[in-house]
Amino acid sequence: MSNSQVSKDPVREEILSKAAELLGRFGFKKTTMEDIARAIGKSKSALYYYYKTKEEIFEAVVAVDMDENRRLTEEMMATVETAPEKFRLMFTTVFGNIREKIDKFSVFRADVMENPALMENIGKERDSYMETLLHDLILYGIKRGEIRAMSDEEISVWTKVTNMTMRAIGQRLFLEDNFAYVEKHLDFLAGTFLNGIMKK
Amino acid sequence: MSNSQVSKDPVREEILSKAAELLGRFGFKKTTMEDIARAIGKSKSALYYYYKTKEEIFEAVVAVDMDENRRLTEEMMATVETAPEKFRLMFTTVFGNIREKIDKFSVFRADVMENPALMENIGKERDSYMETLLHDLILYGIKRGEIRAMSDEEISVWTKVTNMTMRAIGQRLFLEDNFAYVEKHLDFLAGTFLNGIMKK
DNA sequence: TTTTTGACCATTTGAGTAAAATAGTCGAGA
DNA sequence: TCTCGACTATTTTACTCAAATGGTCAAAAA
Repeated sequence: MSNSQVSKDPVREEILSKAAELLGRFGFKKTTMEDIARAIGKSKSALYYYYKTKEEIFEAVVAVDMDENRRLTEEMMATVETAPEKFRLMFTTVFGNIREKIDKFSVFRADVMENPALMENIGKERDSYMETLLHDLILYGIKRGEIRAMSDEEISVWTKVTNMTMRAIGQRLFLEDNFAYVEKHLDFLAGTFLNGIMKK
Repeated sequence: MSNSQVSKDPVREEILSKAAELLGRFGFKKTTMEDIARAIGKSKSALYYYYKTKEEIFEAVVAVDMDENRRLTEEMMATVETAPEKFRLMFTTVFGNIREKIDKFSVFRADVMENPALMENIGKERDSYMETLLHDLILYGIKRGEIRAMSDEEISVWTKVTNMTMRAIGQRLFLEDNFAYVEKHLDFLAGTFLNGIMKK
């Protein structure tokens, strides 16, 4: 689910690979379709055979990164058994990934600032994925008797707010450097978040 | 503490009152110092006798509103005894206030978008106030034996993240209307946040 | 002393213009 | 199925000029 269908098409892969390089270097605005086309030795029009718009290429590039993060996160979560442990690992892994991606995506800051719509689709996609992950995790924990029973609506709200909080923390990690000390306490935070819904 | 010293100066009060009206109607950018000055029957230069910059006037106007919110919040918190009850009331009261202020401040959205620095001072002020409030509340709860003992650093992190989360929720309430249902569950949320640090 | 003012300055903003760049389309053809 | 060059419609850029605006200051008024 939600993989960025790069697979099995060498041209698409080449486009995405070069696009990632150029976008990463010059940002969205300063990278033209011409640039990308030239870089793979094709004409601009050819790109439009594979991708409908420039935004679509951008989103595909980011999706590759997101898939990588997801793989990593789920891989980590699979190494432990209980819901609390999984939650803690998810919490810390997600932020670990963010730290790595800060440099890579700092070029887009200006682009996103003046065109918030750029990240809208990606953001929604990410939200829905994270919420699903959290949702499933809670159900899993309830089934195992580690998390207290909650109504569907409560689960949904907790899920949304927890995701929101993680995003807020992520943004801080992204923007402010003095928030490094939050990083040291991710485990403590995951704990308090989880305690709130643990079985007594 | 942190009152906006409007008191005892009728001219400053008049400036702020008219400025609030104009700023609320036209926003920051479209309200000129001339406009404000004319509205109170003085020359533009006179404003600079009372306030150093246009931003200072803006901040003072917002500060009046913040003071009102603070008074209300602390008033509500004073009506109950225990730390958990105080926290719940703080949580719900703060968001109740936000709901009311949405219309009032929607004019500034464009201004803040293209000039984030406008809200920087105000935001920092607000953060530090909220964090102090939360900090004191935790100490109070620990003293009463309702909240489990925590290190200073843990308290500080919990405080920052809780404030961050409240701000994130507030922003959602501000921007998105479909988040109305979060409002219905504020009490549940306050509960889960608090459970995380309650004494077992 | 405290408050207010108009003249003044330095910068920013707004409207307008023309040329260049760019995203996206299309029919022809490999 | 895939690629291309020519083409179009729209944006962007660089530029100019006049008006507007935030802020200063010395002098006057209260």
